Amino acid sequence: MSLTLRADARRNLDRLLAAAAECFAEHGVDASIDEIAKRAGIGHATVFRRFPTKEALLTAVVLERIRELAAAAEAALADPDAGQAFDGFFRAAAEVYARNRALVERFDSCIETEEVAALEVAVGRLVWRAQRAGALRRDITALDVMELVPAASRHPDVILDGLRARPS
Amino acid sequence: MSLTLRADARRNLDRLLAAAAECFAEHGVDASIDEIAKRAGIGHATVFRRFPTKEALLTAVVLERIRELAAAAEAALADPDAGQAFDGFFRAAAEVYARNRALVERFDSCIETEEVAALEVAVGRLVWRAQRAGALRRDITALDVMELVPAASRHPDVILDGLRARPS
DNA sequence: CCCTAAGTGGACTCACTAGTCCGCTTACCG
DNA sequence: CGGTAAGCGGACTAGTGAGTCCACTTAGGG
Repeated sequence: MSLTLRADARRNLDRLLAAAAECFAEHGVDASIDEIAKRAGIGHATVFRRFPTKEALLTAVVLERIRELAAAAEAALADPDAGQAFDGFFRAAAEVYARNRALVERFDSCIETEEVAALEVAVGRLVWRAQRAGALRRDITALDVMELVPAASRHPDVILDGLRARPS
Repeated sequence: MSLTLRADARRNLDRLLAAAAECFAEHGVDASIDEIAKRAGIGHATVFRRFPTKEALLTAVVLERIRELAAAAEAALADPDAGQAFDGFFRAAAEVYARNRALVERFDSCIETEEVAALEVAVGRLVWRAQRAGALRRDITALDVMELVPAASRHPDVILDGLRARPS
């Protein structure tokens, strides 16, 4: 047994993941395995050799998107302006959600994963910094922010205004 | 031929609509006709005698919810405080959305109906009054409000704050 | 270059769902 | 009451989608 895939298998796996990401983003969890396999240019049985169920493939794709969100949060932390850092991440995350139906539909089922834990740590830091800088209301947690992101794809300005610290 | 249903048929239709409302609210558009018929205590062929397709039944149920929203908006107009009237409607509408998956999923496909037109007129009036009273930002339309309602089921306070007129 | 284990995909099964059909039941009019 | 049309629902069809199987192909080590 080897831990590395044969070259053709590796190529097919890459294509599969790319096709699955597209299909799930576009059609949500209802995207069919047949459609994904077709788009990847492979037979549908090949999908089940890599992932035991459709659910497993879906989870893999969604976790990949969550890792992307976490990376965006980490990147935002580099911005010295805490308010801008938060806003930038929030808008970027809203875009990712807007382009990924399956992410919206399945984020909740990933809550117990390392990936979401890492995301929450990074967002928590963004939130804390922005609050200290007076750019974000205090009665808000990282979890609240993540729940508001999908809503923000339509009217981010309104929601960001709602999140800013009250003039008090 | 008569325009009134036989007593048993009338009763079954009422049960059907009630069961469909529950199932679509709970499971969204994926609720099956079999499940609905079972909950209504009728055979599934009876469903198709009243509604030609599942889509037609779904639309009937969603329009009913939209009429409810319009009624809530009309009721809110009775409140002399324009800001309170708007807030009250907004929160009530968010609750209706939170309890009805199919409404979220199918509101868009009803946009060309009289029901939605009536809803927009009523919400338009709420918005206009609240803006004149300085309780709502000016760069917002009734349509924007309706797009924000489903988002507001989670954190209505944040979104209402975002909607209030800037202190400027 | 050849042997073989890893990899492949077409053809299956099985479960489920929308929609149809038709012989039986029942409300209700006269 | 009794006849009948309106109403009923079980059994059927057709289509789809997840997941399995197995005879065939091929990468790549020796």
